[in-house]
Amino acid sequence: MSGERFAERVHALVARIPSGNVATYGDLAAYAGRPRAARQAGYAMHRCPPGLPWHRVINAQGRLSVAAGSTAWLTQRRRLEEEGVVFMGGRIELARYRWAGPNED
DNA sequence: ACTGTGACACAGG
DNA sequence: CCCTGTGCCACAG
Repeated sequence: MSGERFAERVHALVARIPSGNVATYGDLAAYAGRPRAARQAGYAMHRCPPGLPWHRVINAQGRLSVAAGSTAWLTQRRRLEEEGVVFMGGRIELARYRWAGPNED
């Protein structure tokens, strides 16, 4: 566990986010034991291995952190909406969909 | 070992 | 609402 790479812990956490829920980069960093490494969680997601529900990771403002209009952006938004997540003014209501963490799932 | 980087976060203005 | 500056820190080269 301790020798595990931070990015691997983040990826393992992403795999556990339930459908219909989302987690911010800061949340993932905190759940991974590094509360101030949100930026690094973003780095880890940029290099996200295939097969993970990466679309459930957004920023603290309830917005998607990929380039707006890009195919990735379209895919992320479509997948979230398919899971029941509602966008209002390009944002989602975090308080409503935020994943409570690995100890609550 | 050191440096630049970045799918972040938050406080200001 | 937008934009800017600052703190942050694991990771790649």
